[in-house]
Amino acid sequence: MSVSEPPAKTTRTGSMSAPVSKSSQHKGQQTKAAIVDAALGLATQIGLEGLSIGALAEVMRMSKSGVFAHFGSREELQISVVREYHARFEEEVFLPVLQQPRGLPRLRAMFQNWMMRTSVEIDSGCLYISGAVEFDDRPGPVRDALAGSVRDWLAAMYRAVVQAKDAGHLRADADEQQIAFEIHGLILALHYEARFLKTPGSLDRANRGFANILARYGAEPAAASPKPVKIPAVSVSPKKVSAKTSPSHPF
Amino acid sequence: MSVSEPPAKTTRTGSMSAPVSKSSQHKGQQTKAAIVDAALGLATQIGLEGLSIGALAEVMRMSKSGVFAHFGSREELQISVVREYHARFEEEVFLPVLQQPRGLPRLRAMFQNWMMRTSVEIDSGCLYISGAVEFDDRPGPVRDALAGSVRDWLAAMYRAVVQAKDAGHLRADADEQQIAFEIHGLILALHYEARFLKTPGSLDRANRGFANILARYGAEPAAASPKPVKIPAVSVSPKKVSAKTSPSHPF
DNA sequence: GGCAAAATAGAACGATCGTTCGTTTTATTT
DNA sequence: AAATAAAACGAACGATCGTTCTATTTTGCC
Repeated sequence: MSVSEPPAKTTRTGSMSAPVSKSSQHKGQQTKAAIVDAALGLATQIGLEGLSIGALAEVMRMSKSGVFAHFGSREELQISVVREYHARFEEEVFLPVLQQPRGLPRLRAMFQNWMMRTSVEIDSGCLYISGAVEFDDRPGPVRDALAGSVRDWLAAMYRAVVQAKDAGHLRADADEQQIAFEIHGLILALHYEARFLKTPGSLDRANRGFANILARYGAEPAAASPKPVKIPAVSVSPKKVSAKTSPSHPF
Repeated sequence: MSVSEPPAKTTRTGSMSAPVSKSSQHKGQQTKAAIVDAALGLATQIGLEGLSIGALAEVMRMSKSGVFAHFGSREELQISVVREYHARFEEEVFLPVLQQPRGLPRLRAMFQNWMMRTSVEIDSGCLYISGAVEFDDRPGPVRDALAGSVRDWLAAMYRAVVQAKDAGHLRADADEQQIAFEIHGLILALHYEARFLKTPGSLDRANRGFANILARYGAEPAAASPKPVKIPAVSVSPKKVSAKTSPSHPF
């Protein structure tokens, strides 16, 4: 998100925690990368605040002080985790969508990747959501790093909306910030209902919500329903919407 | 929201921590209510997980063991806090809207109260949001109490949508669950952007999002824009929408 | 292979956590 | 006022937290 070009290669050795023989790399950085990888795994489960050096050391089969020495403070460890999450988020949800043409196709792909990343594909939680709750009134460098990363991603989303509007895929009077806000809300609701409440069908509802936004801001003059225009599709939701179940309230 | 009728009176003595002379009430329950009140204040700031008996005792100017004795375990304290939050939520956002007529007016009032409660009026966070993040992976009685309360409220919201549809205020083919989902998303996005990112104008965007949902599912046959129907209004947003500022991305 | 530097281990620190226990202070009842 | 019950205290427990310090081991380079 730092800009459209691929980012400078990070120091990570890979997604898996198994040490990768990345040739010359003063092994300290290797293990540090492995530690950050494990820490990210812990943090996405129990939160950035719940992340403890003792538990991390146990996972890594190292001594507490051995782990600690790589960061100098717990706060620095947390920041490293945030940066790592940012790098992966960029790598796994942002960069792939650049292959989609500008405009609606790319915006669709963004939403799709975001949804998957946030709630389904990975069973661990989203650091941008849990972190926001943990640090919403705790100032400090961790919060700054977190907010910076989130803003970075939301700005990319916003740009995608602007591009879609410029390409004529959205109505000329569409408010880009409003659209980005509503999309963000869909992702958050999906995360909440799927992950916490475990409400079935949440993913379909998020998809339909996205379709509703497009129906409202889409390029078609003013009518709501008819005339599917030739907007290039990315397959919003090929799977059929789950049938409505019990007549009583569904929560 | 256990049902439409006013709930049994709780044991709380009041919103303020100052002891209220509530006549005969084996003073243990008085101080317990005061403790829960203070605990709720702490929990909405630092989260249910961050709530510690030591800090709570300090606030109450009591000994740790004195506080502890009222609950028997930290978990029981957390559950008491959740129940107290539930009671207040019901009292402050649910019960007042029952004065509004069924249908759209009541739904509007619900959204309005919910917004205020969640993000603006009270500067402390929403326990239903922070709790969902803290306990989405942590099974146990606290999570159960939390999820139960949330489902209770979401079910009330859902019923309001159903009533609005039954009253003819929403299109006959409107999907009530979908509407509730999208409304929930607006609240969550508002909480996220206003409270964590401190993005200005979030409240207006949440209001406009609500208006968009109504525009899509509103009773007007199929057209999107024209003909403001005679739906009784509750003044969604009298304040003018903040003008767009810088041309660059706004995050 | 030897040597300096980097990386890790190990023990200990003060602090705080939730919890237990015995005592003492309050409140309620007889 | 005396007797009884409820409530609050204070100290201590084992555990864990982040952090500091000094050894010891391992690594990379000549």
